Amino acid sequence: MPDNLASKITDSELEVMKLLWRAKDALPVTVIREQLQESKGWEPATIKTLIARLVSKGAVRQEKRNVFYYSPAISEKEYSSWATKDLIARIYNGKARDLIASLVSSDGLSQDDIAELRDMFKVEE
Amino acid sequence: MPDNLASKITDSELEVMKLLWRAKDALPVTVIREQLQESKGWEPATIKTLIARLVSKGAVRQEKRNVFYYSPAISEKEYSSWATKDLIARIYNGKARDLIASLVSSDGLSQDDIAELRDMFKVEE
DNA sequence: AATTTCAGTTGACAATTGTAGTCTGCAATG
DNA sequence: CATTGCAGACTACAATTGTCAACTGAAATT
Repeated sequence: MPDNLASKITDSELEVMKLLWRAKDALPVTVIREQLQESKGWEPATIKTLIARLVSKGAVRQEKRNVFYYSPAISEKEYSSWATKDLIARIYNGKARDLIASLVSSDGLSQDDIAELRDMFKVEE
Repeated sequence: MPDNLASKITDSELEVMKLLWRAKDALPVTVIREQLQESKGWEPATIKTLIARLVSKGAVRQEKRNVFYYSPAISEKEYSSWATKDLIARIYNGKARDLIASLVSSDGLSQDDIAELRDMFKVEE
């Protein structure tokens, strides 16, 4: 995990992070609750637990106003790039190109994706 | 997970899978034990538990001889391509190209990797 | 045949995760 | 200002995971 993180973000916690990443500003529990209750069907208690765990893991920051406002302590980019490197380390023996080769050979990429990647690597350098 | 799998392979279990994937043939516990005890420092009991869990998850097959011989029930390719797609679904909103873009922009790829990928996409199609 | 050694099975136990209830005190509202 | 609602803290509890020990019966060794 990004070394600012004590331990890894779990699947449920990730849903909270996604919401916070989408928000431009810090959010109070009220707002987080509304959205996740709606989208995930979670009880308020569940949501509060997840937030608390994220705070204690250092993945979410809280600022005290009338009530706490929560915002991500790590960015989505940081996290996803960490998660990707972690995957590569764990199952592709650290070789990023093997991941891509796997994607290519397992139909993980659409023709569109491939076209775009060809461009990407063309412009690149 | 590959739908032949009941639930996901955990980190420790993955070490066992890797060993089985490397082996061309089915292996008895003796051999598995020797290697993992050596490489991971695990007690025999731990290794036996992991194998048993993998069998019950359907990730490892056993054939009865004098003693059971174990072999992967899912291939490394199947697994890694599933894990990759799962990552893409979970953190890249299902967009494979976003994963690659993230790799590119976060120095996840060496110059060599990039050169190779350029070739890969050139020949491709 | 008696003894030793394990494979295989079962149980165990702490930490983590998914999910949720309860309690307490402040803040908004009537 | 009394009342209510909910944030925040604490507790809970089953399932999963990481590690391992104990037991049992069969195979190998003496």
